[in-house]
This record gives sequence, structure tokens and C-alpha cells, in this order.
Amino acid sequence: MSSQDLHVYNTLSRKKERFEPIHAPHVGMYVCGPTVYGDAHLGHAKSYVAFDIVLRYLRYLGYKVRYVQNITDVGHLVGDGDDGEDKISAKARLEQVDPMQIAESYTYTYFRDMDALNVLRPDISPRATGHIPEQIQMIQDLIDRNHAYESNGNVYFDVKSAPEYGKLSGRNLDEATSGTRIETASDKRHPADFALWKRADDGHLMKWSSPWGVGYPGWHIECSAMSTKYLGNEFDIHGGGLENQFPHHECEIAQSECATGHSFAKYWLHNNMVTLDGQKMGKSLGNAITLEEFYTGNHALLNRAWKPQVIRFFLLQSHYRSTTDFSEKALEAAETGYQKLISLVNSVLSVDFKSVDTSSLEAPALEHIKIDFESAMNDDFNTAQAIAALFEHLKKLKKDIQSYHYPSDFDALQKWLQQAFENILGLPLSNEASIQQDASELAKELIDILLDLRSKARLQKDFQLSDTIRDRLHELGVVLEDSHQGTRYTLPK
RNA sequence: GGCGACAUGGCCGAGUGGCUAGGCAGAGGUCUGCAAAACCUUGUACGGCGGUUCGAAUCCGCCUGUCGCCUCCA
Repeated sequence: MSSQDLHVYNTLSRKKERFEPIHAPHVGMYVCGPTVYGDAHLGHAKSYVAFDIVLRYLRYLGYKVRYVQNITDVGHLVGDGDDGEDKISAKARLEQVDPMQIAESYTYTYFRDMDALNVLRPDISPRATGHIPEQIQMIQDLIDRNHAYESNGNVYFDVKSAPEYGKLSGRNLDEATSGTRIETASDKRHPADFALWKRADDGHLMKWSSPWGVGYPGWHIECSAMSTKYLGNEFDIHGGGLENQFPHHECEIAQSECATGHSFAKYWLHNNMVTLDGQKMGKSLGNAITLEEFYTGNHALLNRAWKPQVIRFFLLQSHYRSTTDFSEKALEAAETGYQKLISLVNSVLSVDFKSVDTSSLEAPALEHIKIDFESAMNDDFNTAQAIAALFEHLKKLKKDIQSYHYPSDFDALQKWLQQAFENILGLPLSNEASIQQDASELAKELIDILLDLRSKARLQKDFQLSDTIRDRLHELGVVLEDSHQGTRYTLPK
């Protein structure tokens, strides 16, 4: 599908729909954030890079987006059913610290790792523990509207009271529960009823008072309460990982719509998973590689470190609704391709248009590039195709420039290209520079001295010496490239 | 068992009822003191079997295989 209008795949309808905001030009977008009890891994990167693209592209189109992404710091239970321990608490007990230290520490590393990937910060990052009153209020509303009931200090959502329950995941309530493997809590009316509020015993670390006694909120209610608080009862986009489609998002819809009497999010966007050897990468499966490990190369499956921008580019080369199969070989291919693309872009951007002879300009070119790029992006954010379009156009453009054929709108083209790269795709153009920043000033100056000596040797045709210098540097990972303009180098990866 | 996806050339990965995806790797070449880089040229694809069609890899059916959700997970 190529179109001048943005179309997004809506999980609710299971098809691509034209994107029409409820209150244009304003767009409200909510994306399920991380549970902060461990480091972010490649799977998180796929999800948050995907929605970063959504955010950036909507802004490019001129929408005024308010982007809300929660931080889950309570209520997410370990293990099966509703009786597991809270994930944050479990980690806090293990490390003998206050749960809030755990949450704070992993919130910090989450943002640090996402910043490195050039993922824009949400406008609002609400914490679940900071919104206990809002959650209690919503639970009370559900009780008042006969969609929830209290039982032994627990409050459950009554799924039978929500006829539309199952509409997102396509589940039939009776079928879904007949094959269930979890032990049903005895105080539930229906096995599929889920907890809104849980009673806390004395040993519990995180607990609050409520109309139903001391306890803590269920996992699903935070997203309903916080999205509604900051985006209103009804808003445009709700995003998250595919694995949260059921039960999390299904429960969110049921709670929110029953509590407010309004329909909830208009478009539901779900990103697919990162796989490793065909298996989902996940914390519980023990096959997750954290972003920190990618950045340092410190993991058994990694032979070397990988730049965050390479990870980002790698992810953008596949569609967000497809699985991305990880291998170091694929990363390597992405890295080489990315560097080539950067160099194509820079060869276009480095031309000083003011010094170009304007008497012999060719036809304008920007419109062609924009059309191809935008129709790819308009088709449910197809970054893979958008990048392919850039490769194709830039190769041709570079060739034209080398033969002094400039399109008449070259200056506008340069501006747009830079914007497309840095603002829409979020890919840094100063790849070379950022690599060189890693070396100390001293190292750079030492290399400069060696390069000086080598070029003197080359002038004197002492190639034995010049090659020795090049080879010795190569052993250290410093790669030299000779050109007519002089010798460039790249530092170890 | 229920629900839902996907199967594309050596690898990654878009897309489409008839027209080059793109990247990486490979091969040949130009350039170069030699490299590297750059540039040029180049190739095999659409899981299997049926059906619809003038024409399908693209639509339909069946089969096989892989994966996700149904339990916390981006």
C-alpha cells in the first residue's frame, strides 16, 4: 500500500486503517513502559525504537503529540497466577534494599540505554507508585458501576459484566478459561476475573491503605488509570509489545471502558518480538542480551561491542510487526550497510551549494525522494522500505553530483535529507566523529604523528616502512584509508 | 487443546496478481606503489500440492514446518 495519507495497522480491527486523530492536530499516545526490576534488553529496544519512530514521524507530519509511557514499579507479579510475589519486591528482598532503590536504579539504566539508542524521552513518564490514589479511584468507579467486587480484601474485575471482553485478542471467554493451566483463586466468581487490588500480608514490602484494607494495585490497572489521567478517557494510540495483547491490554480496555463509559484507545499498535535462534528473547527464558552488554560486548554470545546506532539501524531494517531475528552476522551486515548509507548522505550534505554553478541545474529531485520515503512511512511505518528508498535515491544523487549535475532544489533537498535522517529515523550522521570521540586526545595526536611519518615515507617511496606503520596500526584495530585528500582512519570498534 | 502469525535467493529483509526491492556476503572489472575505500558489471528467490486466472511467488483450499499468546515478559 502506498498512499499520501498515514495508515496504521490496528490490532482491534486487524487491518490497516487511515490514521485520523480524535482531536487533530493533537495526538495522544500511550505506550506500555518497562517493569523496572532488570536491565533493558534488545527486545525492549525493538519496542521502544518502533514507537520512537511512530512519535517522530507523527511530529514530522505536523501533529502535536503527547507521549506518555509508564514506569511499572509495583504490582507486577512473579510467576503464575495472582499469588506470585511482586517482581520489584522480590529483587529488593534478594539484594536487601528498599524496593524503591531497585525501581530507581533500573529506571535510570533504562533511560540511559534508551538515550544511547536515540530514543526520545516520553513527555510524561508516570510511575505506578505515584498514582495509587488514581488507581484506587478507578477501582472504586468499577465497583460503583457493578463491574468489580470485593472479596477478602481483594478486588476483582468481573469479566462477565463486560460483554466486549476479548475483542482485542479475539478470545472467547468460555474457551479461554476451559484450557487454562493456572490454579484459580478461590475467591473469584469467574476464573478469568483478574485482580484490581490485592490484599497485602504483614511481610509485604510495598502496600497502601485503601477502602478495602491494606494492599497494592493489580498490574493492569496502572495503565488504565495513568493513560486516562494524562490523555483523557479516549485517546488515539495505545502501543506495546505483542505479548501484552493478552491479557494485559485486553484487561486495560475492559477496565477503562467500564470505568469511564467511553471507548478507550482508538488505534492499538503492537510490535513483534526479537528472536534468537528462532526463540523469543525474554528475561524469563534466560536468552536475553541486555543493551549494556551490546554496548560493551560483554556477553558470551557476542564477539565484540556494538554501537547503539548500529543496533537502531539493524532494528529499523525490519518492520516493527515482523519478528527480528538476531545474529551477530546480521548485525555486522547492518553495520556495514549503515556506514555506507551515512557516507552516501554525507557526500550529499557536504556539497556547498552556494559555490555551485547555478547556470546548469537539473530538474528538481526532492519531491521524488520524499514521495518514496513518505509512502513507505505512511504504510504503517515501513522503515525498511523507507531506508531502501534512501539507498536508491542517494546512490543516483551521488553519481549526479560527481558529474556536476545538481538538481535545482538541492539546498532544500539537503535540509530535508538531514531532517529525515536525524529527526525521523533518529540516526546520527556523525558516525565517524562519534567513533573518534572514543579515543583520548592523546591517542589521536599519536596517530597523527604516525600518519605524518608514513606519508613522508610514502613520498620517498619507502613502502616497506609505510606498510609497517599501516600494519602495526591495523593490529591495534586502527584502519587506514588512503585517498587523494589524504589518509583517513577509523579507530577500533 | 484454543486463538493468532509467519514460511522470499548464501545471510538479513521489504513488497506485489503481469514491471529492479534494499542491505550484507560472493564473482569479475576500473582505480591504486600495494591495501582500504569508492565506482562499474553480475547471479540463483518466493515451503509442498491442488484450484481461480490470459497470467500467481502475490488470491483460495489443503498439507508440512516454524513461531507467538493462552502464566510474568517489549
